[in-house]
Amino acid sequence: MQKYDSEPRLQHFIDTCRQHQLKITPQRVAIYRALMDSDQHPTADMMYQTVREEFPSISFDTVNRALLTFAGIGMVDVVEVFGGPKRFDPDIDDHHHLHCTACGRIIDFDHEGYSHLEVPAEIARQFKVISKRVVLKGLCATCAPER
Amino acid sequence: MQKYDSEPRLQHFIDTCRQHQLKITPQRVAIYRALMDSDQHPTADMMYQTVREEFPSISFDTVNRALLTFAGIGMVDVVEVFGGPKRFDPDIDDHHHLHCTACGRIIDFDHEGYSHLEVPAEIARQFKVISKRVVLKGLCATCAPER
DNA sequence: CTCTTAAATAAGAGTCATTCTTATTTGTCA
DNA sequence: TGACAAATAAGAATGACTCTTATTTAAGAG
Ligand SMILES: [Mn+2]
Ligand SMILES: [Mn+2]
Ligand SMILES: [Zn+2]
Ligand SMILES: [Zn+2]
Repeated sequence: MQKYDSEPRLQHFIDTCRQHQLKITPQRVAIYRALMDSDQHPTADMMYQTVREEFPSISFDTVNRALLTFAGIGMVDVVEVFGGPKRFDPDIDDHHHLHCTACGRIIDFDHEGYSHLEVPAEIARQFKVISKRVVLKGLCATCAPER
Repeated sequence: MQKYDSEPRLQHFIDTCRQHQLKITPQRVAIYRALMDSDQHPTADMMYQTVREEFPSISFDTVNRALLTFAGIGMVDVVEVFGGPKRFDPDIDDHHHLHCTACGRIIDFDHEGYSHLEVPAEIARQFKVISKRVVLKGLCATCAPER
């Protein structure tokens, strides 16, 4: 028994791959499945270690490339970390992250204010802003000297 | 003739090194001087190439380590770039950056709103937030299809 | 000034996270 | 049931640090 039924999501993933002319390979399905089931924001290498258990012949490059491909079609989000490996997020709904500098965990949170950051008019006039992001660093609940 | 008199800043740099028990080496002086004179936000390697002209025997490691040391005592800022090398900023006054995804330039701008981002109370309660930063990506004036 | 010593440096090896190259295999569609 | 573009596996290559070790040097003590 699983936390929830992941089949509809998997089906949506497959449909989206088809829409983008991407072949449905067993590797890709295994990778996407493992990401859905992942606890939180794994790195490409973590994903490689996981998927390898059920797919011993898979290569790191295939895992990494697949994750980036999924990001390219909007099926996963890439969480970039200053000075660290990319982290992958199966949750593509709008949300934000706190990066724990002690344990490396990435904690999700929602906050309207960060989702509609205004761009100062002066900047908007001179530049074409493509993305806006707030990066919070700190200590998560388990790493902070408790209360 | 220079853009402005950099001697007071250099003197302040030297005083600050002394306050932190850092030795004043000719390498460090040359590196700090070159950063003050830099056009904008060079990488460690760019700094190495520049300083090497007047100091041919200097090593990359010395340049890189010096820049990080300067950041440690608050004399320079480190601008981290997703998926790219660190950039160093001699301007430690409060300001923000737009990262041009086409040419890699980092453009400075001021904006009060980004300097006092509120942390949602729910987050502040659970986590100890250490730093907040807004990262804007886009196209700079020269890279954007003009007008 | 000269000595002493901890700090800093140069050179090169090592590491990490990709990213590329090439040969081989495989979905997909005709 | 092919044909073939796309995808994969394996391993080499790359970029940006980061570490190790031997050597040199800034700066305080005498
Ligand atoms: Mn998330
Ligand atoms: Mn700046
Ligand atoms: Zn933590
Ligand atoms: Zn540009």
